[in-house]
Amino acid sequence: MEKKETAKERILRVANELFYHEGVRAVGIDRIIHESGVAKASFYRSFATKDDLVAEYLEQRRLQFLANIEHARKEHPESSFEQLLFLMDYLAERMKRPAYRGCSFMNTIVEFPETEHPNHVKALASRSDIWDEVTLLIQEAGLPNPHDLSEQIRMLWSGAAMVAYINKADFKPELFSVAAKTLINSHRVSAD
Amino acid sequence: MEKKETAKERILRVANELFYHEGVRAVGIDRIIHESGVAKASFYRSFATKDDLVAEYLEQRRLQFLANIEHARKEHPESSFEQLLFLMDYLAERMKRPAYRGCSFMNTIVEFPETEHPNHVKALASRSDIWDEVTLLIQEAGLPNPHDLSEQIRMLWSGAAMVAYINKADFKPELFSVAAKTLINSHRVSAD
DNA sequence: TATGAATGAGACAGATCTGTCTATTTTATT
DNA sequence: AATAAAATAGACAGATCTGTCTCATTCATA
Repeated sequence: MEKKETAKERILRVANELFYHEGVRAVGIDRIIHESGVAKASFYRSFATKDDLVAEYLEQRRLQFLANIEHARKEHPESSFEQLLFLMDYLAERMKRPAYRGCSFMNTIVEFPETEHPNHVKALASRSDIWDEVTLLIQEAGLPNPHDLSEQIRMLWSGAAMVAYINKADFKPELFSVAAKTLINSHRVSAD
Repeated sequence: MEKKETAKERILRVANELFYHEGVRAVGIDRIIHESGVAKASFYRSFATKDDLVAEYLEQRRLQFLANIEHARKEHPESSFEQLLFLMDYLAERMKRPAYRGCSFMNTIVEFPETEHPNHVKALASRSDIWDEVTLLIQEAGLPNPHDLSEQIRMLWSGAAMVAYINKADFKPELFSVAAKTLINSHRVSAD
């Protein structure tokens, strides 16, 4: 038999959708409560504060992104270099989807600019976390100066996420993946 | 004799500082009023609403960025290609300054995600405006596929702005300018 | 069916922010 | 010096949001 979705799971699913697509500040508790069909008291039995819900939302997003990297690893189990190239193409495709609304971590950091705010802290940590994983992939691929290349790809990818969010109509995924490969190749030849 | 700064100019100067460094939503009217040493009624004689002040803040930022491009043009009056390379180096240096806090247009767009909000609309228009100017520079440099290259540089530059804001300690300006030149060069050779 | 626990609906308090308004003080001009 | 205009300080209303609390209803189990 199917396990029914608990109230907490339903809230988290609705919050994930609303926070990502409309912004954390723009979506109030009342909105989440109504759309997940739960009472206010029930909400506050699952989450002590709104920020606690935001933290769990960001954690979900972190795990979802790590799954993308895992997917790339499984797709090309023999070569870390191929995993890296696949990841670039894969991310490019994801960014052109209509529902794409940028990087939840960058968006949350900008929405909560106070550096000690728990939402800011959690988003920053999540972003560092996933980026460490990408850097690891670059290192495993045996590319020279992996940290420098990782930094350049982080810039390109962060900007692609913003453009795909802000200027959706202009975003061309192949321009991103070609640029990423150009940067990767420039490191290969410069090592000879 | 020196013309004294008017109340409106003082408000605008304070707002420019506070909005940029702490965020538009985080800085309230009361804060701006106190720090610019003006009364609330006087403020509302110069600006009908807070959003009107935000619009003028963004307009200031737009003009400041256009001045950067103008600076690059004057520095290398003979060659648009050199102007473009100079602009990349120049922006890289600006992004590493301690006071740098990212792109005010991207930040404002993320802070006001509702696409019809006046602050969102103004920031988006300003961003498009300055980017048209960069695209023009690329066209004048005679590079092939100027729109594609412009898009790639926009991604890289947008991401560099975010990294320089969010991960200031990690930001290395030369990695940005080298990456930009790598992308520019890749267009030159691919045209042969 | 009866009973106790969990949930729903929503009122309410408290905080925060924008924008208005009033009363007092300062400034400028004749 | 007198008077009119403008600026100041800050109280206040109204909106919005989070989080608490009450009370009625539903649900599960004996």
